[in-house]
Amino acid sequence: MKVACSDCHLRELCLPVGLSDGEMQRLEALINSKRVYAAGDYLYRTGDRFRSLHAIHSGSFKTRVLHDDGREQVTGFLMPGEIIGLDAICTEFHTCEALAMESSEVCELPFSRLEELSRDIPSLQRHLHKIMSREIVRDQGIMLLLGSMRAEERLAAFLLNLSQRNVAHGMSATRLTLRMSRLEIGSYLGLKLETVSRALSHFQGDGLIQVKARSVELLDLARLRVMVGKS
Amino acid sequence: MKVACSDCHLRELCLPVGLSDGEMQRLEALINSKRVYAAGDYLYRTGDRFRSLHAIHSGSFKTRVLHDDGREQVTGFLMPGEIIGLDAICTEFHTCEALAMESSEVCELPFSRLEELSRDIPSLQRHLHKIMSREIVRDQGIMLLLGSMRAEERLAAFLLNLSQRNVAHGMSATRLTLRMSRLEIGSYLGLKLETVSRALSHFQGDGLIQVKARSVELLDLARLRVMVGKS
DNA sequence: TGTCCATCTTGATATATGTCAAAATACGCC
DNA sequence: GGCGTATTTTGACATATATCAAGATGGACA
Repeated sequence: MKVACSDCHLRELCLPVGLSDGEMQRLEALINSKRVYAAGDYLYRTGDRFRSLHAIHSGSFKTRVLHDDGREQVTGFLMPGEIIGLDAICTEFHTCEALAMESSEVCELPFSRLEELSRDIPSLQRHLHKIMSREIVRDQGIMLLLGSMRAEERLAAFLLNLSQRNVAHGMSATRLTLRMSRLEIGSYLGLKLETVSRALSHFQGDGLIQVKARSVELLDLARLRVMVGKS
Repeated sequence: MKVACSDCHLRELCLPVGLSDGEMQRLEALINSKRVYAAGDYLYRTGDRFRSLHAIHSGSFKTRVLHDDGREQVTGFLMPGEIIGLDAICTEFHTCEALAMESSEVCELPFSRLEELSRDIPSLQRHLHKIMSREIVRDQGIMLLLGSMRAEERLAAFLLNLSQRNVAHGMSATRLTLRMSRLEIGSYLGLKLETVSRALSHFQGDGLIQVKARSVELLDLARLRVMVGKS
């Protein structure tokens, strides 16, 4: 049976599409069974040949691009239900690298078979396009953040984004567990780790949040939103 | 005859795909004829309903996202042969706005018909995916630039990018005509216009470039590349 | 051709964030 | 449970870039 992974793709690939039972089965048939990655394991590296997209089933990954001189830029933190690897379709080689931030499970989606299937199933085709477009919109949001927001605004936006995605996974809007270090947050937000740390402390001093190592409680969502929207 | 726009999409949509004559004709049939936009005209605005992608035939556009408080972030400068509007597939509403920077011609590509056709023509399907993926890669490059490069590195990267695209259009690698103001460059690069101006002056003082208003000559491509790669 | 307005340059100064350094805290491992 | 290492916090200081303010330049248009 190839239904090993039947719930891994549900969130992202099936549920929103409204496929018939038969179509569902064809999609499931395409999906290779889950693979487990330990914290620090690479899902792929820059320059790796592209064959498959991956749907995160559990755990979390970060993606990053590396500069020649060693500088790195974290380009995303990925959570369950999200699709990873879209950057590589363009050249058939990965242009960034993805690594697990904790023990994680992933489903492999061979891309050429996904393309075949989406030729037969228009709603799947449309959904695939939407996933790619959503990634473009997400990236543009980060460009806005990096290009025109100040340190504390960026951090507020980051916390609210985590909160939102927590909610999307049926978890608390206010209790966050950071899976990443201050250094990684800084890289993602274009800040130094000390700046991230100071901003968190400042937020705490203002009663906006409660920080305890990597668990953060958002005490005043409304004010955080004001910071991001129109500060 | 619906071949009004037969060369507009060639660069981006047909040439690289290797379609048969018949497939070509079907693609051409789909394309609405060219429309002209004057400098400052909107191709679309944030919130507009999405129906079509657009292929730029001549001229140039900028895209930008607006913040609630009026801040803007320029997210791209688009040249002939490039496809605009991919952000809107995701929600069926545009999440940014696009406006002409000079008098420009554009071909409309109704998206649902493009999807239909790409179900029939696998190489077109693949090409559409590549275009979307390329946009994701481009955006990640800008994230790297905004998140981890300094002002002069950003500007060098910007100039080299323009140079490259000039070459792709059969134009000079070293003689650039900027279509955008220092203010717009600054917005794109996450800098203030004064910083852009100073950096240009500094480059000129160093013998890297020759600036005269909006025409720039790149005098030392190699050193510009070093700045971006491993400064 | 000359005037006007937008754009651009340049200088002086302010400020946000980076850098360097040390101490404090948290966490994995024995 | 305690030790050692990695991470985080905090402080003092440095610096890149922003801000404010004149002028200078260039292009559109009469």
